[in-house]
Amino acid sequence: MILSTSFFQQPTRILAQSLLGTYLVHETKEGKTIGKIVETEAYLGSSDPASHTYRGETIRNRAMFGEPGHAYIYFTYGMYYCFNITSAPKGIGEGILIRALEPIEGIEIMEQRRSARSKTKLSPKTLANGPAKLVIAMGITKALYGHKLTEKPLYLLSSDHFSVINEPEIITTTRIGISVAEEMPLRFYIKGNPFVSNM
DNA sequence: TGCCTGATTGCCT
DNA sequence: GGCAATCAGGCAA
Repeated sequence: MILSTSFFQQPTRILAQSLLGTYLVHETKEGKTIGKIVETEAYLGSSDPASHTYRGETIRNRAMFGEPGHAYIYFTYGMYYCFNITSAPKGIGEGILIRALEPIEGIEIMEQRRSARSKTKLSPKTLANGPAKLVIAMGITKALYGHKLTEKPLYLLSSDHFSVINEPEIITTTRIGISVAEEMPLRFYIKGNPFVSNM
């Protein structure tokens, strides 16, 4: 089932965990790619110095202040994009960074997209085990900035679409790659899943 | 395996 | 002008 608007209307920290085990789908002319979300990080608003929204709304972060369940995509380190799902009601700038996917469908397409930009030998494990890697593997571009994630071509499927057994044990840790608010426990991943980053 | 660094551009101070 | 919610490749052990 396609996740609907109400799914995204959960508090950000809860939503970050609810997203684990759901499926991100992108339909392009190259074909359909699907990845299971196995790792997320929550970014809060004015209470979170590590969040892009900490100092208020700007052109760059405006999607985070919009309705929940939309795409917030940002450019970083001069060459990479990262994908977030907006959270919290309109006017509150919160979101969830998708940090890793387990490739499910369209794996050959993902390999083509990734190998075009990396000489390293790719395996299913390294195809989407990082926020910038999964953006490349899924073919997500800046054109999808602000896209409503309950609609094609980019949307989410509930976790029981592929598997009835779904009781992931969730591990909570601190976030990766930030230099402020490093102690906040806002990173979540599925215990033991080999597609999580940094493993 | 693990640490260190260069790449490369746009945003914010 | 500094630095970023990263990644790949190189080198040491």
